[in-house]
Amino acid sequence: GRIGHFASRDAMDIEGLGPAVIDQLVEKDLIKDISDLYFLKRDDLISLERMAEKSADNLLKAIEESKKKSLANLIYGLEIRYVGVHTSEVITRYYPTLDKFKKANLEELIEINEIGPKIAESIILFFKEKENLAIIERLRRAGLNFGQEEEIRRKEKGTQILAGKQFVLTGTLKDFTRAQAKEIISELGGRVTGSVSKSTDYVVAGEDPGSKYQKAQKLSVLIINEEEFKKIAGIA
DNA sequence: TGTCGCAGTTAGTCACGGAG
DNA sequence: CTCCGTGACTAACTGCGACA
Repeated sequence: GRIGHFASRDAMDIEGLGPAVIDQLVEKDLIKDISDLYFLKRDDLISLERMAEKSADNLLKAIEESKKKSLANLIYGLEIRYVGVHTSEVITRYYPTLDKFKKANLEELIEINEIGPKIAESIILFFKEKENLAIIERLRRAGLNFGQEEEIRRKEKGTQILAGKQFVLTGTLKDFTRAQAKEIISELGGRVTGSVSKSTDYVVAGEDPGSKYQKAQKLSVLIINEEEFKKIAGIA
């Protein structure tokens, strides 16, 4: 389970490493934890069911590519309880390298906005486990991106016309995927959340909206369609 | 070349942590 | 205490590649 999470799109995004492949690798004792992935041999992979040269090469390439993933992706991939995609990103804002994050103490972590005692404790616990530390060292040897001292600041592109605005997406959009819409909004300074509340500014409703649509009506939150969204975002 | 199964993708739902 | 949003889980759908 942990390996699958590590390989998932929001973490290290290793294409071709799904449940069936992982099951086989574990059963054949080729991998025990996430770090073993980086020491797999081509022949090991070819020996698996439904896996010939083409797939093996694709998988090896995907594993190799994953080494370059950002520190936030890696932290999320480690699967620390209560630390998901968003919290991982928050963490890298305060700790530009994995080694700094590893040394964080409880008081310091609680100070961070969006991290409370539960999450802080879970992080401390994670780095206390010898097994986790050993995995991290193996990942370091494999050459993964552990972050850089100087935080790379994201360039502010253009005007932040959606600064402070909160969006919720529901239904299927025609011209974007959820991820694209989310990126557009955050580049313009807005924020996308998963649930509708009083503080939501816009609910963007696409095809087949879900329960969020009803909730928005109940809370009298402004519901807009895809066209209106494009106007607000300044897309022709 | 067709079939089948795996993996990727997207979205919905809800419990629970954080904050005030 | 209440409210909000994140994290975690699930389901449905789609496309690709192995295999024969």
